[in-house]
Amino acid sequence: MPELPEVQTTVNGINQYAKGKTIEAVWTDYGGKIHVGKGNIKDPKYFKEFVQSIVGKKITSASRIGKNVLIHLSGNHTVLIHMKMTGHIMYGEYLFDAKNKQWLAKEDGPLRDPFNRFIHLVFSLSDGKHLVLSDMRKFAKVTLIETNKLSSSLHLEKIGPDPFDEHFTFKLFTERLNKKLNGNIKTVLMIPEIIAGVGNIYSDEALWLAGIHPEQKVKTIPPEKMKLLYKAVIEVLKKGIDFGGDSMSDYRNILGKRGEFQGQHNAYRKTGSPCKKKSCAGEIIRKVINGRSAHFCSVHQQLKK
DNA sequence: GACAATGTTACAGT
DNA sequence: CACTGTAACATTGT
Repeated sequence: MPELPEVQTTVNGINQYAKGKTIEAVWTDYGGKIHVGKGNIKDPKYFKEFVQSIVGKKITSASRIGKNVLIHLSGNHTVLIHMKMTGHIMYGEYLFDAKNKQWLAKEDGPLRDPFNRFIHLVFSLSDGKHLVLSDMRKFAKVTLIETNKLSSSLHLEKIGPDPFDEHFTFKLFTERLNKKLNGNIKTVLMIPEIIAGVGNIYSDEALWLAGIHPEQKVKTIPPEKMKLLYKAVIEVLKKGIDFGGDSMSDYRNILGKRGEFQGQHNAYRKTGSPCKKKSCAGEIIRKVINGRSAHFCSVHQQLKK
């Protein structure tokens, strides 16, 4: 899924609706993409072992590291789900439509949303409901890890600090960014090994707020600007969570409903719009930077020196 | 048909 | 070995 606020919204939903329930059955059409986390990611063990390990286990809680959803189960098991571009987790009553080989929401309502039809993983829960993963592009990663070995697991050992970690100070922020002194600031902000959780939407929004050009080299950003950026990153991520995530594309919350942050964008996909910064005469322009689109103001986000 | 799409990572090249 | 840029993953919407 999308970025940190969307993942946090989903984790909150799992804790609210699925916590305390037991997993009774698992269905998937991912095949070999589901693996257990003991070995190398290239050497997956398949679905059978995954199912054997988690059926009968209780969901004790959910948490998040970067954009990884962690569903903790009894018996020292944690299911790690990284939803990549188009995944989202939902909770509700579903039925398998054998004719179309598709899972469908039992009742009309938000779960019947066309964006919710690409369901590739289903956990049947003890309350008769299902926890499902919709994943249009099938990029998602699903892995089983022993809970007490989470931080040293292959999937999380290299991940950078999370902006909502208590240790995420301004000092740490600059230390991390300074590992890529010659990089474009927007690109560096989005590297998971540098900082976890910031993607294309929130990097555009944070840079707009801080007034920094996305191609500004990290080493050329003065400390006072870095401080503005540090605050901006935390502020836009918080705002994203407050608005229930960003559903400009396919993101839906655990009940299949859209978030509202897409209505708050100042830069992301605002190409051609006048800049909303107070008394700024600029216009939002789009440019591809390191292979991804960046959106920024032509006036208050100029490249310096 | 062309192009773009919220993320990550393997790989080739330097 | 370290760093960097690109392609790839699979599929849909515009």
